[in-house]
Amino acid sequence: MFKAVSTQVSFPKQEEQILAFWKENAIYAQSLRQRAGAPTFVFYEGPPTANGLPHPGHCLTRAIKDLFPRYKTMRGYLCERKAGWDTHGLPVEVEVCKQLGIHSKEEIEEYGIEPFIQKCQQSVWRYMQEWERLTERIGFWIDLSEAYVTYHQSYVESVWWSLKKLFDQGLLYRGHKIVWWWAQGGTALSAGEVGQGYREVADPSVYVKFRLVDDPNTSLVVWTTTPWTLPSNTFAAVHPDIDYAICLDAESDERLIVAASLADALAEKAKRTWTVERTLKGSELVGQCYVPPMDTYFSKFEQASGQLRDGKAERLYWRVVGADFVTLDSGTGLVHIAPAFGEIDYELLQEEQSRFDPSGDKPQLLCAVGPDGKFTSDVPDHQGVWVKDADKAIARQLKEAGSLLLLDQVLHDYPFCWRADQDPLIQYPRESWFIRTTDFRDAMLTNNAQIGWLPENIRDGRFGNFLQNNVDWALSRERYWGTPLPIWECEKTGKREAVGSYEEVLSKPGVAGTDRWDQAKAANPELPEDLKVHKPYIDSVTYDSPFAAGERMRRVSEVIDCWYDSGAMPFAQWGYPHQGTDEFAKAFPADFISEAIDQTRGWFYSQLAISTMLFGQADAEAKEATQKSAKLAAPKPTHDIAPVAYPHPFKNCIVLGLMLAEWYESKDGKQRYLTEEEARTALGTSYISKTGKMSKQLRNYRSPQEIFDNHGADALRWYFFANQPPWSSIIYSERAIRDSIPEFLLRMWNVLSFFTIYAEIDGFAGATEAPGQLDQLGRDELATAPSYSPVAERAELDRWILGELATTTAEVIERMDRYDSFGACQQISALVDGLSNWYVRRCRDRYWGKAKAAESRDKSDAYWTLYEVLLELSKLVAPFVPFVAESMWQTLTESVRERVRTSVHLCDYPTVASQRCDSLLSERMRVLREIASLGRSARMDAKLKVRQPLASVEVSLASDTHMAWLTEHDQIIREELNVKQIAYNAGNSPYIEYQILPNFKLLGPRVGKQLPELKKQLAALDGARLLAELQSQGFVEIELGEQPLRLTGDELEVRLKAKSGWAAAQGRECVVVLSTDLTPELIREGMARDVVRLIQDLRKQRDCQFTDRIRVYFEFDNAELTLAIEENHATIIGETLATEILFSPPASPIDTHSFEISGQTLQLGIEKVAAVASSGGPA
RNA sequence: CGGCGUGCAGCUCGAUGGUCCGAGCAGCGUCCUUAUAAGACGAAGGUCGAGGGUUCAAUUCCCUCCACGCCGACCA
Repeated sequence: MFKAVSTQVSFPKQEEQILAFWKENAIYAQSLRQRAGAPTFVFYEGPPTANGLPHPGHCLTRAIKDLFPRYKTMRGYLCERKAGWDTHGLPVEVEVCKQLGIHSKEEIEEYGIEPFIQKCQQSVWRYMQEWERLTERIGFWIDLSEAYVTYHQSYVESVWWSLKKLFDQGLLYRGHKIVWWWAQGGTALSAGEVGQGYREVADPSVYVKFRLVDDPNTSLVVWTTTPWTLPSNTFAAVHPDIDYAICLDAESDERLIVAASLADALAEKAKRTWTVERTLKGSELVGQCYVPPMDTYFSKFEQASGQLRDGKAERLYWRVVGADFVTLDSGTGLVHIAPAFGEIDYELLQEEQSRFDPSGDKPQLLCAVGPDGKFTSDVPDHQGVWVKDADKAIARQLKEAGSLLLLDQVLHDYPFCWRADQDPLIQYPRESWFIRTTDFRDAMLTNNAQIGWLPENIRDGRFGNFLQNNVDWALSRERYWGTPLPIWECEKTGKREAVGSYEEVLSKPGVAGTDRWDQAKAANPELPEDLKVHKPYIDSVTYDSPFAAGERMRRVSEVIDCWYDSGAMPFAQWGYPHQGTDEFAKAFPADFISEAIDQTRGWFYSQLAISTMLFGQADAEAKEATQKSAKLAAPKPTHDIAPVAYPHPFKNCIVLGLMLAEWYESKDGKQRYLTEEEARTALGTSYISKTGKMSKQLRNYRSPQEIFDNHGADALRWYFFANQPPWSSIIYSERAIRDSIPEFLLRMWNVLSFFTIYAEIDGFAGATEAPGQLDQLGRDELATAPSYSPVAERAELDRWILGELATTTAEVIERMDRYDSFGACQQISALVDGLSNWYVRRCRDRYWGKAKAAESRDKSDAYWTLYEVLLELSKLVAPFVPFVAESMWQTLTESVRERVRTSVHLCDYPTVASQRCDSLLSERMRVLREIASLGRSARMDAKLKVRQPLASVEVSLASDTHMAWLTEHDQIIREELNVKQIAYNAGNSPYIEYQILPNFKLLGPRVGKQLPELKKQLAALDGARLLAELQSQGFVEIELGEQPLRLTGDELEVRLKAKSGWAAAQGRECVVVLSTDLTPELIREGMARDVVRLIQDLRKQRDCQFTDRIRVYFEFDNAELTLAIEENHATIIGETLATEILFSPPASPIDTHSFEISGQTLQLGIEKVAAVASSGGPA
């Protein structure tokens, strides 16, 4: 028994109810419990940063993360989904600073680290709740109550364990890193922050002479826009392969060395006349010593030299060195190297250092600037001056010393602090902790090679590339809210050790300082225990040094990069190895993860790096390769963890594209609107549509909540899944989301609605007939119902749609198993289209038959078929659109609620009823649909509307393969095209021209260059004759060049073309020709159908129920029309549920309407007849 | 500057090297309709980013270039 559901459906409202239903019945928990003991499908949630509100892009991530676990669960796997939150990091600190109205580290320290990190922890919680709301609303099933949280003690201790392991293997070391440094604030800025602060400014552009030691009349010419770095000059770099010119300056009689190709331009710029005396390769300059333009360190280290690895002596500083990065794009082809103030410069220094004997002297970092951005006492002339302020004075000094060739100005982009936009940033060396990831580069590449990336190009493209260029991971941050680096340092000796847990620290001899936490906790019992492993509490904990008697071990002050936190998630989410050993063993590696492409260098990398370093590899070869490439032999690794086979930590990864915003703005860009309607209302036609990055500042996107409220989560999900492959960028367009609803969701819903409307009217019993437990109401259960007839005995259309269902199911499974959600959606869409626009459309009459379903086998079959398709469909779409799928299931199983599973999400995914797949039937139906389509097209051409019956059509087919079948099944076509008779032929029709084309694919390799000629010949020959020949003897012979060429049917393609002058339409395989002769009888029949149509319209206007009876009144004066109505009286009253037709005005005043049929005006009125006992089904 | 990706109808996309560049949406016209916010049919809309090459045949493969996007580097 079914209750009709309306076509007027509010998906958002329905979704809210379903959310409540899921919650009340703990469906998600049940879906997991059901799979206890089943093979697992491991999913990792990449922890969203709980800082800031979720935006539409996050909806996509959450949707796709939901899709595959749901699918796999239905497919029989146990897929636990543990939520997680990334809670540490600078953005959180900034957010809190904003709240407190402070900026710098000094201010934070003034405020107090203790209350500061407490605020950080609270801030994170506030956003988490917003995220949880979004997560639930979009239908993302994940266990939020057991979420891992990166600031939790157990998590922090897992991270500590891993860092200790790396430290003990010598993989964690302290070194310099050149960072973008905000000197006034005393902090480094992340790349993202630096990117925000670029601004075009004018800086000095100086060309400086470096005199050669051997020949003081000859100078290298270098260029710089940062004169303040010159006091720290260490080297001059040239490209070994570039040509350099030694130029004689006519005026000063000195020699200058610049890149040969730049000499003329430079001379002109300096307004000098240079004569090139000689050119030489950069490599010939390498090793030349020069006098730096400013004597900061020169007099001190002029003589300093060291021993190279090969035993030779080499001057430490102020040499020409070769470097590949030198270009001719700007400057002079010679580069001033100040390793303290440039990353590349620093790398060059490191390279130089590695040339020297490790035990002896080597060049050191020369840095004349303090962390405050001011010159140190190394530069007495400018001591205490902010470097950017010293540029002018330095230029003057250079000029006085005769070292300045040219002073100019240059406009370029330079980064400023995004929080204090008057403060330029400088590159500055900071001490930092590093992980020696470069030792694992090859291992990471080997591991990466086995990950299933979607799209595939990520593996060798963006991600592989990034791994190739791996540099050691700069791990530490000089901040407050983060996982503290678990390294304690001896105050006396500076020796260090790492600890792997809080307990381990407590077990150290002479431990002290834990009272700091105890006091804080006593003062504020609300403080979460987790904070005790954070700054500042952990900093107070000290213990006796094992390295020097009587000394204390104190923690280093840094916290770590929060990317390390997230990358440690595979084990840290369980607190491994301090706890959760079993859980970790079961859930490593992940089968599936997905994030947007911005995570390439983020979570994808941090996970792979940490996992590769900690859990090694099974592949011995890769290991060897890694060790070979290792720059420094690490101490023996401790093998307390069994190596894990590649790939890990994730096997498959869908890399999502970025989501773009769409908005409209005025031509001057000042006014911005989120919808076109708004823009049009405000601006008329003078607006432009824009797409681009979503931006908080521009406010160019709307909140996801609006979409949920207006269109629902399913609409959004389906739009994401079905409109493009997940890795291409998606425009978040409200209009596009709205437009995609009728195409699929609504279409499917309308089929459901259609089914329930008639099933209710007809009293179709459905599953209630079946005895006992019905479980998932699959085909086996349905088959136990007495009126369920074997599929093989049902009507062609029934077998067709069930075949399509089976084929689609197979296709969807095949695609989903390949993580091709887009392809799966296309299959589902095509099925729903066929269901709605062909199956239901062609079957409507069967549901309207007079007999009750129980009395008519055909009608009953029609119901059973549609019922079964809808049930299976609800399961098929369940992972994609979980809400509407649930509604469908509930609607379809309402009357057997107690005997089936509570939710569609507790069902198994449909299996393929392969015996129902019928590709031949499918192909035939396709041809049949094409004929129908062509027939309508031909009618259109002939201006014969479909309501006008026609005597006959002739269908010419290119081949007779399906002719017999089509002839047997022409009723569908007759109805569809409203014709009385159909004649099929394949071969000889007076209306058709035959065109024979070569099969290029087959004949290409065979005849090669002669193919165009063959095509020409075939076209010139009589197609009909060739076809006849082909049909009679199986081949045709063509004279091609010298040789006759024998061609078989496979090698030729027959095309049909309607001859002109007929009401015909041609398709690829057939031509449909209409008989346009109309007899008076046919015309009257057409009139009758017009009459039916008019009455039906009126019924609709009067809100008649499908079963209401009516009385019809006509008033007109036309004999032909009268005759038409009389002749077709039975049809008219049957179709319209009329009790009688009266040719007179109604006795009681009812509305009559004026219409026109075939140029005749008539008055028509209808009147509901007092309800008689309903006789059931519609007419 | 480098890496990666994308360029096809107004929009969103698709097309194992094969002769038909296609689908959906939007707009237009006509038709159909007692489930439909639906559907059918049609016309219009494209130098498949540009130029070379390979091939009997290129939107498809290769090269160069251009535009856009992302990521990164650099501005010494």
